[in-house]
Amino acid sequence: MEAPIKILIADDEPDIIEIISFHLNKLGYEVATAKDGSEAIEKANSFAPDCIILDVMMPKRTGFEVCEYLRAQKQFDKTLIVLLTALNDEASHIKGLELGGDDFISKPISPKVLVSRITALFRRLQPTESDKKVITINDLLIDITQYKTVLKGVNYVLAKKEFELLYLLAAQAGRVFLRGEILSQVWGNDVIVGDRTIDVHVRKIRAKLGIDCITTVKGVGYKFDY
Amino acid sequence: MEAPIKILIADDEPDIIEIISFHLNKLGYEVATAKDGSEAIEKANSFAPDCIILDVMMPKRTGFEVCEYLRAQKQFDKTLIVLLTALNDEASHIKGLELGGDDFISKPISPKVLVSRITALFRRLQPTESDKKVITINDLLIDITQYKTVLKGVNYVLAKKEFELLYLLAAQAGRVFLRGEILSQVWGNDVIVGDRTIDVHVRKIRAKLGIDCITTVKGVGYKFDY
DNA sequence: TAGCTAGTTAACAATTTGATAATGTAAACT
DNA sequence: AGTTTACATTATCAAATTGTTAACTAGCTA
Repeated sequence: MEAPIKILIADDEPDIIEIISFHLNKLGYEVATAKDGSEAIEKANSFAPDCIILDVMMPKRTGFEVCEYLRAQKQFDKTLIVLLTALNDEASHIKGLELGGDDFISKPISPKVLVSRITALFRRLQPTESDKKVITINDLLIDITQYKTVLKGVNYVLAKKEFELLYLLAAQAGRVFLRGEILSQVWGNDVIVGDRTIDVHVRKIRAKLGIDCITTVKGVGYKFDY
Repeated sequence: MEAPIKILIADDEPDIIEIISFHLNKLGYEVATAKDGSEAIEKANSFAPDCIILDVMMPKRTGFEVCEYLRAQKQFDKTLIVLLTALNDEASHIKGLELGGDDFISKPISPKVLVSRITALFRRLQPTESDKKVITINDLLIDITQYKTVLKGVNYVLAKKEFELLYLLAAQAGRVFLRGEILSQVWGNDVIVGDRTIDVHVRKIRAKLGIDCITTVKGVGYKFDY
């Protein structure tokens, strides 16, 4: 996503609002708040959040009512809704899910739990890592469906192993791959090739692309870094 | 698709079944349910679903067993299989992929996530370009209703296999087709022909059209590129 | 400096594809 | 039926590309 993710928090306890928004802000989310159910609906319309955190027990309208109301509207059918309950209440849990809630978090709130649940929700919305077929990093584009490597608009032809190696590293840019991991991913588990083989392929990639996009982590392995 | 899409849900927790089927029903899917692995297999056969949602932990047979069993059968090789796993279970994730699962959703289930993942899966299944009957790329026109190939206004007569091969590649121009894919698409799964056969046809197409519209990707396959 | 790890280079091996000719096969024609 | 024709497939070999290794070099660390 390009624009910052927007989250609306609705709760009648100012302390809760403060704690949650503090943590979400720190993570780069754009946060708006509401102190009751009616305000939540207003803000939902004006702020158009990607995610709404609703306290179940709120003045004017309960979280359930807000949830049901929003879900009935087309513009909120892709919005994530997280409900906050006072205690572990199985009945509310099910009721909330039926009304279209996406997750439930029990009070007292642990900021850590809240944040990890929300990021997990967003992550799960994203298509699985494994069906990302095109990788774009700065001016480098790697497309495995076309076996195509384009840097600054110029197409570079990599051999099969070179491409697969680059693709593996770039798919999780920054992560260090051990030599063993690279071997089993690119060459397969039953193929036995010498240690230098990887080096040579890395060298060829660096030479062809003309940039140093693969960094050596001595004694460990390689990582994509560009 | 004309008929409603059919989805089978297998889970031993009635609440989960209820919530999932409620949301999928609302979206117009036709839903069947099963409460354990054995029932899942029965229903899969009688209901012939397009998509099967399997809880990994189920009585009688686990989701993994059901997945493996169904995948081994020809009639289910195009059926989408979604596995429900406990949160953050990386090992199950990998195991499931090896057994032929198409996607994973972690519990607790979020209706929003579930629905968007399933629709994303179906969207991926839809052939976008590939069911166009007439393909036009620059000054090349390929019409499968007439088995006709026109380049710069001139009609070229390709043999059946030549045409079908060209059509396959051009329908998804740019994408690399593995030799195996080409064989199963053009020749069918039960026909066994040698490796060189494809090359020869490619050569004939190149020779007849006089342009190099098919690019070799060594060690991988061929792609249309013009 | 010894010992380790990675980079470089070039040679060699293995694989893959291209080209051509020959063979098989099935329909169309005489 | 025999012949012709067109297409599909296979076989074979040549050519090109790609993958791997070995040997050597450079750099770092203890």
